[in-house]
Amino acid sequence: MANLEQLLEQHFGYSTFRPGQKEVIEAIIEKRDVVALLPTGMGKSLCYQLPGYVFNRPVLIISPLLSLMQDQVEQLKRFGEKRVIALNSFLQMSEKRNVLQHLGQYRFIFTSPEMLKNSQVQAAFRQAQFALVVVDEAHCISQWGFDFRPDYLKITDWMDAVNRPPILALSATATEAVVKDIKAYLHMSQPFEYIHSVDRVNLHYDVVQLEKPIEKAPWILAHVLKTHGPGIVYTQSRKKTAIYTERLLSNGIRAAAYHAGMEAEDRQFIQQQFLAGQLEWICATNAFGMGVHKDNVRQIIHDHIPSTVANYMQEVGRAGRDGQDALSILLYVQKDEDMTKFIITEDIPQERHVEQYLEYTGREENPAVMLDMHQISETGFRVLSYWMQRLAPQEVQQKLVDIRLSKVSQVDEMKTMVTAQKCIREQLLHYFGQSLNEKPNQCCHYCGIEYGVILKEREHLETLGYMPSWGERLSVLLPNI
DNA sequence: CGTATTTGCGGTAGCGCAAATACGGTGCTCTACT
Repeated sequence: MANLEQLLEQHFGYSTFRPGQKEVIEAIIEKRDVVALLPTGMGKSLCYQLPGYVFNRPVLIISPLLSLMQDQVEQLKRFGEKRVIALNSFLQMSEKRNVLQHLGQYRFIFTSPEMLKNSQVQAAFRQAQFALVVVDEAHCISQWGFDFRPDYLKITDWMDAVNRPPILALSATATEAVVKDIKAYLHMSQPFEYIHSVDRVNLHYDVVQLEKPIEKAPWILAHVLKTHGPGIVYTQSRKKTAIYTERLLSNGIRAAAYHAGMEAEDRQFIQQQFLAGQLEWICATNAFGMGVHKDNVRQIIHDHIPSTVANYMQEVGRAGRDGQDALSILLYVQKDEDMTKFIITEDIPQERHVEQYLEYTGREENPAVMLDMHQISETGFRVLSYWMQRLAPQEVQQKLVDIRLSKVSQVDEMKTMVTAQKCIREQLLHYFGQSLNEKPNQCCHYCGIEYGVILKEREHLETLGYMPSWGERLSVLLPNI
């Protein structure tokens, strides 16, 4: 077997491994299942890219986003790899057929969990004998599988019959409960686990309690005007991304909105501008962030309570990847959590949906009638179908109740972290089943922090000379909200 | 569930208020229609 350091140098031009990479790669080469939790920006993808050059069978990577697949394909191509393809809905029928017929000629194949449903894909994959299957951003199994993208729970369904390839689950942030879900749904037994510390000493966590929701926008504007970015404002609705953006723009701050209702092209453009430093602030929903590799983000502002501590961790974790100080601020008004709870439970199917589903199946009608009659959302219907196909109706009722309770209690955990009057860093680590080694000087709201120590003050001339054109301001307000 | 916007009401019209209504996140794929 080739020396790993040689392969690293030869294919990627690095001379040494980062922490964790070598252990993970060795376990993969020994054909073990692996769960690897590595910090973002610490070369997670190398953990499957390098083994791709050790094996002579293809590596399959399951990725949550089309844009992420695209990025990774491009990255590999930049390293000179040509035998790489993204198998997704961007391909024409004929291209797809062609790729499936010649799977063996690729070294890296990227695809989505939904693609695995396709029977042609399944047939081709059974033939392919992958050397390794990678589940990238594996926390999605737990975060999205139960109530949003059930195909995340079915990844191993098509594999068990055949000679199941080893699986590598990759993530930056997963709690013990999430790791448990990952292992269960990927049918892993005795995987090798590499888990890094989630503590980020250069991140400083502030909480700002306000009296009324209406105070949030002026607070954010005033704060942005006296500090500096780059930064991300996370908000709860698409509409608010536009409102905040307009406020910042009209005060001379280069900002843009970002949410899932925008055209893919616009989203990509805005992300690129942010990466290139042409935008200082992004006002976004939780659609923004996955796959955004910008190392000098200095601030994250939440205008609301995120739906889970894990989401909070991921979102604040997008700051300070360069190791320099970064500030995270969460604005809180009493009862903010009610809105969060409403949003995350709204789509979960209700008791009556289970009854309706049965009714339509009983009459030998397709239960999808429910969709036509607008009695359930598309997401809700897919989730309901998943559980109805696997559990008895009574169990489905119970499952839906459990999902609801679990979602609500996760919001409560987040609220507790914000309001418990205890060190936020310690609470975060505790949530991930870890403990604190050393508390940094500037720690969190409850230990005491000063913005002036963490951030430099804004130099007024630097940005106030900039005024956006009407076109730019309109384009913020008008995109299909 | 809470907030922001629209509608409804009184009553020589216009406008101020209260009540009613609308709205709220994350992504894949396929298919039929424009």
